[in-house]
Amino acid sequence: MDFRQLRYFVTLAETLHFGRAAALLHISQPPLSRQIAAMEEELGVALLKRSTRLVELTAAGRHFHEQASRVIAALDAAVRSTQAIERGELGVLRVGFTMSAAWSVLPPLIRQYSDAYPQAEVQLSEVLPRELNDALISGAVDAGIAFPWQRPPGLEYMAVHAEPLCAVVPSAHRLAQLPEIAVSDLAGEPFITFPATTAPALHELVIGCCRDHGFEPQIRLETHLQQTIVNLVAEGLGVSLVPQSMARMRLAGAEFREVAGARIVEQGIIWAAGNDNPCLARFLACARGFGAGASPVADLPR
Amino acid sequence: MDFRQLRYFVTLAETLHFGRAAALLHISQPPLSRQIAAMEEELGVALLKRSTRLVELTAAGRHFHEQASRVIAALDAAVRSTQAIERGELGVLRVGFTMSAAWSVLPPLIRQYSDAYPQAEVQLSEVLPRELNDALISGAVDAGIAFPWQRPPGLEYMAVHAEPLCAVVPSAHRLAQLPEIAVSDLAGEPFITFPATTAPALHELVIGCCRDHGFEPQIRLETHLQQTIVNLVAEGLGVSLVPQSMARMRLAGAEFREVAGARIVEQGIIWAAGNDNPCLARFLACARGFGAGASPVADLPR
DNA sequence: TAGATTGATACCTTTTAAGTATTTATATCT
DNA sequence: AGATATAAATACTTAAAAGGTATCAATCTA
Repeated sequence: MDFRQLRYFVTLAETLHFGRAAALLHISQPPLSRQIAAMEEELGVALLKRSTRLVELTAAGRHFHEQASRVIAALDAAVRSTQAIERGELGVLRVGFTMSAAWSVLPPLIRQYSDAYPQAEVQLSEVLPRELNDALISGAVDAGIAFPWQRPPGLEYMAVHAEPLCAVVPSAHRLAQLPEIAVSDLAGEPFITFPATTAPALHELVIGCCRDHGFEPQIRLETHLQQTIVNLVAEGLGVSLVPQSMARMRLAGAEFREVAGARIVEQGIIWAAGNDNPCLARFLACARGFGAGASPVADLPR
Repeated sequence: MDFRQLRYFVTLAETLHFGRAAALLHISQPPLSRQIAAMEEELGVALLKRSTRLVELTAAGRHFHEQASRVIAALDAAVRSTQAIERGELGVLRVGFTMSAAWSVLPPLIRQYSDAYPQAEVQLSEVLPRELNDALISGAVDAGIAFPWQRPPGLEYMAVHAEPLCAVVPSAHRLAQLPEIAVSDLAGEPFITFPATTAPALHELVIGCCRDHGFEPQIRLETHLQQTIVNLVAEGLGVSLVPQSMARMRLAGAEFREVAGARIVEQGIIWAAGNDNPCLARFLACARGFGAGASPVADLPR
């Protein structure tokens, strides 16, 4: 049984004329007669009732015509969808993101990609920063969106967005009354930060920023949820340095302030070099053009 | 694109080893390599990532494997169902029956056939006796179940069942009091019969039966519904001769009586000689063995 | 670095499909 | 009813494509 024979039969079933069907198939009549006869022989079923003057389908032939058409259409669809997958237009892209990315670069990045490739399914899952590398290497996710951190060999990184740290202080705090805050103003204040265990990169960044300005932060609390940091600040438990995009929270009791000379938080995409998911290549190409034009990440409210 | 190539690819995708896949396919390794390469070339898609030591599917390859398996299974199913149709095990049998058949031979005949060929769909439709021939010739139905009547050339007939006419008289009628009735007892009684226009065969049969016994029936009413005949008899409007299977009605007010020397009503199957529906052949074969053993048509109550 | 394994390539043989010419059967027209 | 034309089947030849054997190239293991 051969696809050629199916195509021949379908055409013949639709014309009910060997000569005309052969012409449509761009072959001469004898090979068509032979292929049809061979197919009937192989099936053990008479598909056509033919005289030298008239050709008509048998009941089995009508059924086989319908079925063969479906099979041919199914193969055609299979070829097209496979090609679409190769082009990265169809498929599944699994994205692991950290909480910090969810507040800044993730939403516009995913929206831009989804608009460009509406047939690609994006599966988002939150991962802890320290778990991201393993998820990428094991193939559990195709792309990670996070701060760059020590990368094992085999993982690639591309920066997508950068924003400075900003200060967040309780509204009732004396610093909230000042028009401008410097990093050094936070010296001696109780700090609420990300834990070194789950988000080492961000933890280091905040501490490094303080050291840049000549003091060691007094860490009172650590929590890996950024919203919780802001909540705790709003409760008056301390101050913090967080990515500027967190300012979108606008939580009553917490004030965000730009600080001169703050370290820059970079967000980017991490992926396994060997990952051949075509969706990933499209996603990266999409992200490469990201950030040109107006920044999609909110500025500080003024 | 060729079925052979699909089979080759599916086997290869399942073994991920050219040598072993080739062995499973009963070919040597080089043609397998070439066919797969040709298929990838035709698709324009890399389905496999191969080194000399390791073969693995790409994302597109995984998808195509799944799709190709489906296509192959679909073709296999198409072949099997087509063969089932050829054998008459699958398909549609359209049966046109007359009211008289519905009371006698139709139910057990259809049951026997349906039990033997549960995958064949039986479409039953009631037709008037005079319309049956046209329905058969036009192909609207595959088989008719009715009294034999003048058959145009091209229609075949096979008797399935025969039963005598019996008398039906009002319970209050003097004849209902007699232990036995002869056909000639009905002479002079008002008759209720089938109309000549819709059921000519039965009409003729009843009149002929009377003539056999030396009288011309006095027809008072004609109705093509047999139940209505019995109803009208029960109302005391007349007497009639009906097929014995009608006695199953057991309608209050009407008495059925066997009559000696009554004509025989034959029921049979009529079909178009050129009808090649394999279900018809099976149905006829099924009907051919019918009637052996206990008659499935009810006897007169005694 | 040697050997073994495995997929690709080169070259030849076999099989299969297509083309041309012809035959056979049947409907239509005179 | 016989001639003619039409259409499918058959016979034979040619072309294409699929398979086989031998070998190469690359890579992993020892």
